[in-house]
Amino acid sequence: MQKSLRPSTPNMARPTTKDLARVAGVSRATVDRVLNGREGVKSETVEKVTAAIRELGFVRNLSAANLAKSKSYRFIFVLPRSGDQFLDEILRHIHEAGEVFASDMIWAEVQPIDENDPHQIAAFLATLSPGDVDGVAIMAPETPQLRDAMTRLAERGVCALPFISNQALSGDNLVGIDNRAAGKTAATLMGRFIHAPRGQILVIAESMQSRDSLERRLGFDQVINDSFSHLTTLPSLETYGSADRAERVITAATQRNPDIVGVYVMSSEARIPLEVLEKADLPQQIVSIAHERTPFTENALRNGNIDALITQDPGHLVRSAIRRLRALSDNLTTSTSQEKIRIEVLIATNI
Amino acid sequence: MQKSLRPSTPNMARPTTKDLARVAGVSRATVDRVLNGREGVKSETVEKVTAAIRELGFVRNLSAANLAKSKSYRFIFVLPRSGDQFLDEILRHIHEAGEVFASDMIWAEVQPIDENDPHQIAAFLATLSPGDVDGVAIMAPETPQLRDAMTRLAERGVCALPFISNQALSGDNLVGIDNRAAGKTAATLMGRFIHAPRGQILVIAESMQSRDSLERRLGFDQVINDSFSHLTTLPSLETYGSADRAERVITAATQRNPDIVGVYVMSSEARIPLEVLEKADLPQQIVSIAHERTPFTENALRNGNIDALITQDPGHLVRSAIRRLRALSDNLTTSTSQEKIRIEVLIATNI
DNA sequence: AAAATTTTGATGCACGTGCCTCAAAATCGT
DNA sequence: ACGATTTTGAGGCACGTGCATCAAAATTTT
Repeated sequence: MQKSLRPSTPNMARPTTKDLARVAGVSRATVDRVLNGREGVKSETVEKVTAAIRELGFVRNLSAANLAKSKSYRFIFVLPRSGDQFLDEILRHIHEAGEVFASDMIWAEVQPIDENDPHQIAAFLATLSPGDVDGVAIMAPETPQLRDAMTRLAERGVCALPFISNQALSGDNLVGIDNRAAGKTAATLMGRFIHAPRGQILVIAESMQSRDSLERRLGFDQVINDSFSHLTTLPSLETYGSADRAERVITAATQRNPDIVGVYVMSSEARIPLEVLEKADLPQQIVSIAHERTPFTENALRNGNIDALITQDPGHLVRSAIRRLRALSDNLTTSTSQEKIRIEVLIATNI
Repeated sequence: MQKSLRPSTPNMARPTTKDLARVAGVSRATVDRVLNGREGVKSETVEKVTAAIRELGFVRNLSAANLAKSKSYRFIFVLPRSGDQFLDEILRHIHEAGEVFASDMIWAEVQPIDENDPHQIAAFLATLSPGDVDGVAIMAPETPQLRDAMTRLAERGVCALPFISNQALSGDNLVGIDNRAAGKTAATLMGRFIHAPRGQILVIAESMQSRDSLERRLGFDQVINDSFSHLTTLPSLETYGSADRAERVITAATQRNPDIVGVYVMSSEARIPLEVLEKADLPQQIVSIAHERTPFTENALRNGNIDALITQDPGHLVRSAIRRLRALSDNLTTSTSQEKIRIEVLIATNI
């Protein structure tokens, strides 16, 4: 009984390509050809080698392989230069991850761009060629120019990944969350948190031009209409990132609608609208839900000024993008379960 | 303008120890002595080398280092053999992670133990010695015997980490969530989801012997009492993992208390109690909150039988434990931000 | 100043894989 | 049976670091 609890094999040396060659009855050169999928090996020989791989449980030693290839990766994050707090977090994590991944021969850089100038983005992407860069993660609104540029980039052999900002074209390899589901999540919490028998919900965005906001709004409205029909959602207010404009449109909306019981801030920059709302001093207690964890929103959550946050982990976003870019440029498949970005729900107790 | 957007340095080779030696004006042997903290180097020489490290931005090539050391890690997960669905998930992820980490020369194994027999656990840990094993992640209730065994293990140079199951002693290096905060999170959602003006909350656990359940209960009660005083919490019901007993105690409780408006299932195995409750056919709609994502709870969430789940990502738990064990056995510091296990909130829309 | 000690240099092998060349062997087509 | 072609073998260098040895140089102690 005690014996059965003893760890099985003490320190078995892991099989190497040499062992493979011996067991398969071929030379190391042939093993190499099979392992790296080179031409000119008879199919039965391939079989012998793969059989040996299975038999020995051979796993390629990545350290040795990387060393031999002396390959290094260079990835570029193309990000808007407008510095809201969420972007700052992303930047911080890129630099942090850069240090960690440095020992794996991975360099991550940031290229700020003007997200509203599709030509500039396209022009930048056009300058990239393999040899310079191994992969690009792009956070920018989807435009025909960008789509074209990304297609040409792929043709030239530089892999690209949409990052956070949703792009319909490249659907399932987006590194980011399903914004429609995020909107639904916000709506469900909103609906269940509001106890008033009826009322209106203020919806605030930076701009409804962006696909992200549109999808969040779509999901939000769907759930409110289907499951919380005693509540109504007001038309989206757009701040365009300006505090002045935010103040104007929000105060106008609050005066026009005395029955506001909830506020949903869709944009990743929640500070401006929420500060305006606080000054507005609404008649009743309202439930407010926002997106993304920033120093401001985190603090507001603790104070009770925000009731819930819908977030995506910036560190995970960055690391996932890097891992997936590396897998792409090595033509590997990623372990998908690890790479799914979760829609996180934060309340005061699980910050 | 276009020019400023061009990526800066094409493919700069990374500095090696040779470069360090050249720049510092010493030999590669001395660089090696400094890098690996060996004795017998004058402090000014150390300074010269560290200055060169800073100047060149040298980062040790981990692939090469690992290869040279030809070090491999062997980690053991000591887990209860009682097979609830959450444990099954953990097991699955250990095996999955095992394949991924295999290329990093890391082997992860599972040692099932009878979690209620502290002597058996202690006896097993006593068989482990460095050379056999590099690290152990232990999921078991805290007992004096276990504490002793872990201390002796550490003295022998095998590092150990409490895993999921909270152990007070080793406080901050637990791989898992803060169960008190998890209980608080459950309570906050419970309180806000319940619209009834008053009512009682059923609390079900597998056993209140375990520290985890105690802490969850503590956090839960604190928030209900402080913030939702119109609700009252009933004494914890213990199922001891038996369906029969669960049925008995739960039906007894529901008959005794007609005003139940919420159910909080604290144990990681929510299936049994929830199935019993469904049969019980309570008078009013109740809000139910449970822990851990399993095939059953996930399905119940989709069906609306569960309103929210408080979870910890099993894949993340496993990978984090492995990374931290490696860091421990290399005497490195882990990048803490990545290793914090989040208390996740799942509702039907963000599964 | 000589001896003892500490500090440094020079050099080489090892780790496991990728990649290369050249020749030998096997197989094919006629 | 011959040449042409495909397939395999043998061998070696490279990657960057860890680790070892032994001698040379610098520094301290006597």
